[in-house]
Amino acid sequence: MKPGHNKDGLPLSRARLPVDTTALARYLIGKIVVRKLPEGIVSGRIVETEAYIVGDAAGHAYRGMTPRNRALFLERGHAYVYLAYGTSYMLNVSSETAGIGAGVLIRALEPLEGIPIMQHNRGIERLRDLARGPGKLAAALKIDRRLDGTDLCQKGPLWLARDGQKPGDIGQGLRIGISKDAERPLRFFLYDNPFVSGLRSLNSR
DNA sequence: AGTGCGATTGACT
DNA sequence: GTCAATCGCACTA
Repeated sequence: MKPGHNKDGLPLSRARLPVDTTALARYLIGKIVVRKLPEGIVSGRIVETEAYIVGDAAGHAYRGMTPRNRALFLERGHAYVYLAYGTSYMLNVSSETAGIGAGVLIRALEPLEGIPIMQHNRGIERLRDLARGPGKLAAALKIDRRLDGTDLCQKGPLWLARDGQKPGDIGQGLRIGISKDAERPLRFFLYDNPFVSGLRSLNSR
């Protein structure tokens, strides 16, 4: 447990969450994801996000509401969890107002609490690799479709909390692993943070 | 009812 | 660096 972060783990206030998807993606950098498991509390600082905005051809809500993506249409601050490539779960935070389908993908965490639990869930030891990537962080926190639709603004199995310390410089760049609308700079990350996934070149502050 | 495809990862050359 | 695994789901018919 590092000094300076929110030991109470009080949930973020929904009223304070930016409604706009891109603004929310930036806002969530430096915040804490808290997961309550039978074995104990697991948490990590968000160091990388991606915005999937309204009208975004790369977004799952692009063609309207379906059984899979309905949580994207919830009021901002709810979890949208889906299975990618049949192998990895992805954690997103719904954005905008109820009925608007958009969200923010959480791509990487800096592990804070419950590191031994994460190491067990991931089957590896190395701190840097525990939650460096969207599928990895979901595995480390035991997140799956059962958490789809969870209110992240109240304590429960999964929620978002504030960090005591100010985040460092935030970089912005291209989203990873998409083919449509790939030219938009909708990825945000903490500069000089070793827990960020992917390449940092061709990005700007 | 059948088909194609990922907002990835880990193993391997 | 390359590449297969794996499956729920959206799309076509």
